[in-house]
Amino acid sequence: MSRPPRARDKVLDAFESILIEDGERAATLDAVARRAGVSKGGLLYHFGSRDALDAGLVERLRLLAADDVAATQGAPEGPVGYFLATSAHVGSPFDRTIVSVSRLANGGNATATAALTELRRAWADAIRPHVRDDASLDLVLLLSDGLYINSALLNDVPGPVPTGDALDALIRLVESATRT
Amino acid sequence: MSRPPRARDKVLDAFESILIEDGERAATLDAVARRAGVSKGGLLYHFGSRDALDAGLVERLRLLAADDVAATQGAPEGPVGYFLATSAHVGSPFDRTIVSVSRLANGGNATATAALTELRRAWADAIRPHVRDDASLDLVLLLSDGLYINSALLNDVPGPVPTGDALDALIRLVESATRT
DNA sequence: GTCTATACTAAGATAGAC
DNA sequence: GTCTATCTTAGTATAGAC
Repeated sequence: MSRPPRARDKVLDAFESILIEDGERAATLDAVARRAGVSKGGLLYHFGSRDALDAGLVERLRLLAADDVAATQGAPEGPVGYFLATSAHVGSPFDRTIVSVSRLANGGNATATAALTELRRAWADAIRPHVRDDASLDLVLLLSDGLYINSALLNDVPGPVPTGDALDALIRLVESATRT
Repeated sequence: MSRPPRARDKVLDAFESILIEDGERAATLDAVARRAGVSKGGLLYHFGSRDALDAGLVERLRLLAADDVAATQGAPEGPVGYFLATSAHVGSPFDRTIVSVSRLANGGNATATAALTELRRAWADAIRPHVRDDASLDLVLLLSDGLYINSALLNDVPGPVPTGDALDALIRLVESATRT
């Protein structure tokens, strides 16, 4: 039950913000420290190197992923609808962590890629029993990725990402096409 | 009909490769020049700055996009199937340009984001007449994004991206769910 | 646990030779 | 049109004070 050091989390929050808003290139130790309100030396006490900072963020993803998969499995409205709705509703702490770790994966970080692969596998296992066949499973997972990339990965701008009624209509369409 | 300078294109090809394989952070002028087989000075003759290099790549996207949209509209097997099949079949020069410009967009480059937005709009216009309603259009576009992100954006590793028969099954599923 | 100061390396950019 | 210096600034990392 050790209370995790506050400063460490503030640094990871700042790191996420910069990765999401400005990309890996802008996420320097200097910029992260400034955004977190600590000095570079202070940051380097908690994360001894750039690699350690990356690893700390991936570790955060692993922790949050376990909770989310459990929530998807237990969703009263059914895993498929819950999964798609939360994919489009970007902005939760977990979503921010996923997107920022995706940026690290884009930069060639192997453990970031591995953590995202594992998360995807867990989601697939949670959804599989609730859809008709493999094509339906692919459809749901890929659609979720599509919602993500538009809501978050491409900096919010491009996508006519469906929201509200349009999103509901899309979810109904997919549910009726894939239901077991 | 001025023949475009060979070296310029070699530089853009190298820039794309590094963006796709190693991310924006690794795509330094030095690394791009080395990969292209020219010196830093040589590169800077063609692209006078880092920003000019970015702009050159976005310009390449704009040129290739016009051709692709025309091909999608004229596809004998129908725009929806053609569009999804080419989304999954990553590796063409056009695909490489899209992915590498996406990396620039992730890094906060506004003209990269604008070019991708415009491409998406053109695709939507090409697909719209061939699907039943707005939800169906969203489904096709988002699914394409999902195929992309898995085939390319996340470094190839994570995705159980459907190929071959599985991809065909997915396309049939979507076509039957969305056909006008 | 957090800071300042400093060392070292790499990135972007310029000048001028060929 | 392409190269080899060279300059400047920014990024990573260390040492040591508080």
